[in-house]
Amino acid sequence: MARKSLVAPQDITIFDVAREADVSYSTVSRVINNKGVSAEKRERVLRAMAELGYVANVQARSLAGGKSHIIGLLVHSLTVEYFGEIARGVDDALAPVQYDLMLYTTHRRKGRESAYVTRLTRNLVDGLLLVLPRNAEDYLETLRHRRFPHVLVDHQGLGFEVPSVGASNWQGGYDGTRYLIELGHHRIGFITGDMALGCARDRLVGYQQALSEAGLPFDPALVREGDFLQPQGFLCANELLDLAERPTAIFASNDVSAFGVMEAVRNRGLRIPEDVSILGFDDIPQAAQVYPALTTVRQPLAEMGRTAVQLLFTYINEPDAPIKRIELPTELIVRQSCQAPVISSLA
Amino acid sequence: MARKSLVAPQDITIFDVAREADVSYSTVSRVINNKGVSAEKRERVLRAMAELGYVANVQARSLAGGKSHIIGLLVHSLTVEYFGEIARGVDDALAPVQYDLMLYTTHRRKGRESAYVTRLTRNLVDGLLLVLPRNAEDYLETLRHRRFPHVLVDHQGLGFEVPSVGASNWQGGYDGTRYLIELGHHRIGFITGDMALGCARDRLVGYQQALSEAGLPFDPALVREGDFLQPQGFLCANELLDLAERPTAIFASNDVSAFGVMEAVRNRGLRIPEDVSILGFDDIPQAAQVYPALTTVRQPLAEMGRTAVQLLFTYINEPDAPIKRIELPTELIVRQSCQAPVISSLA
DNA sequence: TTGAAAGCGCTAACAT
DNA sequence: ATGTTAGCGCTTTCAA
Repeated sequence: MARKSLVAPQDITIFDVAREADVSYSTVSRVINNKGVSAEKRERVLRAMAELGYVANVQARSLAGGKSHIIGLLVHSLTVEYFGEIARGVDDALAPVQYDLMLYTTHRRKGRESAYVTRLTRNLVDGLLLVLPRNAEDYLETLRHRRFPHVLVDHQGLGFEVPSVGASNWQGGYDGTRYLIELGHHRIGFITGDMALGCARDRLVGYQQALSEAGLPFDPALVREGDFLQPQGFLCANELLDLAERPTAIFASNDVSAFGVMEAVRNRGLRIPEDVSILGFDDIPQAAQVYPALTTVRQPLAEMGRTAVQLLFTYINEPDAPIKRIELPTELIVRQSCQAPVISSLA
Repeated sequence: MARKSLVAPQDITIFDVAREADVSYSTVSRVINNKGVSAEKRERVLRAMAELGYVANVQARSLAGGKSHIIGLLVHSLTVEYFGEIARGVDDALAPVQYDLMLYTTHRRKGRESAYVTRLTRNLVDGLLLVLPRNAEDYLETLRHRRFPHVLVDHQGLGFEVPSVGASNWQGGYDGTRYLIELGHHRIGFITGDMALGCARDRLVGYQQALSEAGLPFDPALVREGDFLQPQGFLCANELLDLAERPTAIFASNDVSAFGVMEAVRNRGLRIPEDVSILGFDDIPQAAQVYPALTTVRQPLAEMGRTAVQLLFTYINEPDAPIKRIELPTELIVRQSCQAPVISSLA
């Protein structure tokens, strides 16, 4: 064998532990797996493990047992704060159960997801978490057909049922808009997200619904199509501010585009929130760090990650558990970027 | 093509491939590992693999061969854009060589790193990448002693040699300051990073050196200690702007704190760059997306990730390769946040 | 409850 | 160049 262990006193296996504890090595395995072992022997084994500094070999366990104790996380980009927050939640949920996280990004090549999925599900991971996936149709069918445990995060509307975790986007759009209305705003600009995504569409509908319930007219000129990115937020805000009758508040479909709005507003010498109120969506960490701190509709991103892990585990343990979609509530986080409109500005 | 997945092509092993191709299964293994095999048999094997939709079992390869084809990435947080960029580079470098990425975050518990490292290096990963590690002393010695392949990213000054990849922080601080001086600025505010980190200290020294070479006095009042975060950038900038003789330019030690500076400047009704020039460091994606686009000293983050992977591979293949530190050049990215000072403001 | 024995799918010596 | 044969470290029958 090639593996020279000149330096490593590392290679302590269950066999060594068994010898030290004076039991058979299957007993050691049973202790590791919490199977029935007499209290006394279990004690001896545990002591031996501690003494020798035994660490299980994940690969071997996986080969023999068929479970890798690893789950895969598929995201298309890591540079978006949004993903980081979700990953944090995932990671939190995995740590206590001694599961490891395999990370896959698919931003490089469109359609790359399919290849990954095949590879991953082959033996590497016990389950797969897909965050805001694109081209999901390509492989979702395969996953489902193979009964491979998987959960989508923040995804909806595929036409068929998919195990997933998301946030109440409609409600968030509705609540945010209502808040602005209650503050006294009548002309509320809205910047959408990438309309190819269900979450973006839902937020817009929530906005429209709140307007309509309040008896406010829906003015299409007040709605601009964004893409969840800052420059587009900046651009859309400028268009909105150029309107003859400009809005007294702007609701952006995510925090990042709200930052673009903040720039646009200040760039014209207008004040936030005195002249224009700004409302975001997501509550990424930076939202609390900008000045003025951004009032926003919070999506419990980390919790979505944690919840997704939990749901995934139910499928891992129970492959035939019914498909379900969990929707976590959004919450309005009031900070400093919104206030009642100043009357004089209403002309 | 392959995968005529009427039924799960699950259990296809090299044994099946061997039978289909009518060769011994070690020949199949050789094809997989690019060992010497006659062109004709290789062809047959390849075809059989495609036909059956063979996918290697990573766990088994790892157990038998001693290599997992996985590398570990240890970061303390994912929510910082900076990490995302590095991870992107790492990922890019790993994809073509068919390596997988195991992600570990250590933000949860201080001192957690040590536990991870033991576990990881036990058999799970072939090498470890540590990004801007804290408490590195605890386990670096272990890694080195065990000759376990590892590379640190963006870390320096531990007192002993460590395999690492970083950027020319001193040079970046120097170049950025020089640029501002050449623009005509004499009073240049500087906001440091977390001074516990070598990179932050180096940037400051570069600033001081450039000042001194230009014959400009070093005024301690112009230097404020930041922490690489936006709120602190905002605060420090306010202090700087409160100075009787306020700076005409502010150099922040990273982009995120530069964003805080931008807020502070605008919040006083001052214009960027007409009244105050602002210079950042890092060039995270958002730097190009803010308004005005941030001029910054670019750290090639993704490339640092890629380079680190390459260095790591040399240690994986050659455990006794000499310890080396690679320093990648920084580069000034001129955008819109700096200009020559307006004479009148110099009084 | 416990031990013995049979693999999990693969790599790498060892032959040929 | 190719086939044969041991294991890698562990989980799981199967007996006892």
